[in-house]
Amino acid sequence: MRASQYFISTLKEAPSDAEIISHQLMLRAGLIRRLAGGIYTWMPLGLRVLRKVEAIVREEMNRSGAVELLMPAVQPAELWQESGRWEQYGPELLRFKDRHQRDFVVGPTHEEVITDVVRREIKSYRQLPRHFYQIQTKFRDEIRPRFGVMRGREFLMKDGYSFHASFEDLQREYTRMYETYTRIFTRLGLSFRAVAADPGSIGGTGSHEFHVLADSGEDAIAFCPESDYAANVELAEALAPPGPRPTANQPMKEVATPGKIKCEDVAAFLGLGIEKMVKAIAVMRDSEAVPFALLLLRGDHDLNEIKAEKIIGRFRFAHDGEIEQQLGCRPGYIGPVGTRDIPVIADHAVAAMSDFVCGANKPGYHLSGVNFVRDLPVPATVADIRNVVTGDPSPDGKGSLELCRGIEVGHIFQLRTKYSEALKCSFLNEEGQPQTMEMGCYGIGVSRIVGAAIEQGHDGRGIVFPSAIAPFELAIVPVGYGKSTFVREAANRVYDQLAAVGIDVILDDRDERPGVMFADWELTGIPHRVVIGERGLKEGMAEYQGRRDAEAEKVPLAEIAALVRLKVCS
RNA sequence: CGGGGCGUAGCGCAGCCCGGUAGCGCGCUUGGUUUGGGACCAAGAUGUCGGAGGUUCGAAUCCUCUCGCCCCGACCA
Repeated sequence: MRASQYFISTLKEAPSDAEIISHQLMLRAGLIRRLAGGIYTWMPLGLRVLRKVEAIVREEMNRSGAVELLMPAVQPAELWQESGRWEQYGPELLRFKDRHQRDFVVGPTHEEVITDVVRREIKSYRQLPRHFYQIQTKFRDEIRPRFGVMRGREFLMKDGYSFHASFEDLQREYTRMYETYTRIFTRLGLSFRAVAADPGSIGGTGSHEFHVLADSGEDAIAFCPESDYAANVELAEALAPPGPRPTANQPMKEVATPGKIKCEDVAAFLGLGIEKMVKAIAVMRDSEAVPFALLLLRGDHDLNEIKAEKIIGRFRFAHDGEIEQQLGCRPGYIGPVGTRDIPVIADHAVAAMSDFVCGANKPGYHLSGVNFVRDLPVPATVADIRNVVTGDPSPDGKGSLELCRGIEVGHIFQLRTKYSEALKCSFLNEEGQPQTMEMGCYGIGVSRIVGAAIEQGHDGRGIVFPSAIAPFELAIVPVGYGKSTFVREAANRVYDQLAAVGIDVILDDRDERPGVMFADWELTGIPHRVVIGERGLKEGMAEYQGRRDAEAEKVPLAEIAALVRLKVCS
């Protein structure tokens, strides 16, 4: 490729609405351009990256025996009504009517469609197992699209669905996909981690997420350095503290804590550690006749809403008015003492506390030296409702947990029969009896990977792409291409040599100053660069520099092609 | 959807308080000089000041309403 015939459109300054580094760099490097909130055009250079990611995903999926197809982006509402998700999915599902007033959706995922395909096509256990996948544009009307391509509304996704005659066979395929995904992300050149995950709204039993490790990631991951335990914090279990509750040493007394609302402030004001505080969170439960309830957490712990939902069902946080009506007190000073029949759900850590501090249900006052049994009943429900924190014991009993952040780029689920049952997707087993198929589902966020790779690979000069997905592997930068025949001929020769052996090379034959060319190829993250100028040519030399290298190295012109081949392949 | 902020040239911004000819840097065009790290000089072009209404002799500026975007809280690849 010659740069003069290609389209390079870089920006010196990033648009001010780009918040994270990958978004800024993608805009500056001319990889994407925004059309509407969460909707982007993939510019030529960006498309090359996207296609490379796609190709690796496709290759590995095929290698693992999955079969590619392409399903419609637009789907009739009937299928969604049949699975029940027409009601469940909410406003994230983009719905519209056609000219006949029939309801349709723009597919955010394709469980319904693939299950429909399979129930029509597959009748016998002899035709199973089967794994179909597609790489397709999806649409989810995200509440708050942000971070460019990382949380867009329109995005490119690989989604695969497997169908099995037995759960054992589903587990076999699940393991195979786990390995396939590991291979894919390794080939992409990303630093990643597979973690146990919450199956969430898609439903089913087992589930793993694949996260690209990056500080800007939206997910928190708990992992144990001493073992291979790793889980999304949403799921990671906080073990109950061992041993009996310490005995009460202090009398309960009311202390004035004017203006101290947050646990940290109260702790500091009283000169106590924050782990002696108990915070009460007032919630309204959807399912209960008496919706109001209090959740108790240790001061230094955070509520895990997913865990809490599993214990008490769907809920929302109570409004200030509701809290005041129930407890006669503003939030900030609420607590579990003297609340009579208000249901109290305590985290394990709270149940193990003694001589603690909590709100007095009286504005401006807290209670100290509070103890269960003596001052308030032991909560009826004690459960794991908090996020794990650094230093918590690992649930597998081997050492303690650490936390890091990740960008979810892949997710595999054992769906079991959630959709096959709803859509009556069955087959005849060996006994000739109808049986519901077991299903697995496997997603990879293709477009998100591009953003994630940049989050992980960048420096002051721009993007540092892994070789496997860089828009070009090599940029040849001739200094004086238009002026010097020597330079032009040498550059053309090197270009021809490398292009002939299949290296993805761009020759910068634009009439630009060297600084502009250097800056462009650094910004766009091209991993290898060869500079050919009259100065070096006089000594028969060219220059090679890797994107991560601090300095260029001089290489005899005759050897440059061989060196580049070596570098590109390593 | 709730809370906060911002919409002025392709991009980054000033001007708004205190109404009176719409500006700066980058980019773009033309010419010249340059040519190993985002050049310099000269001459240019580019704006429904997000939109609609109102107040006013006069609105980018004040008022009302709208739309869009960004940030903070409930979703997911």
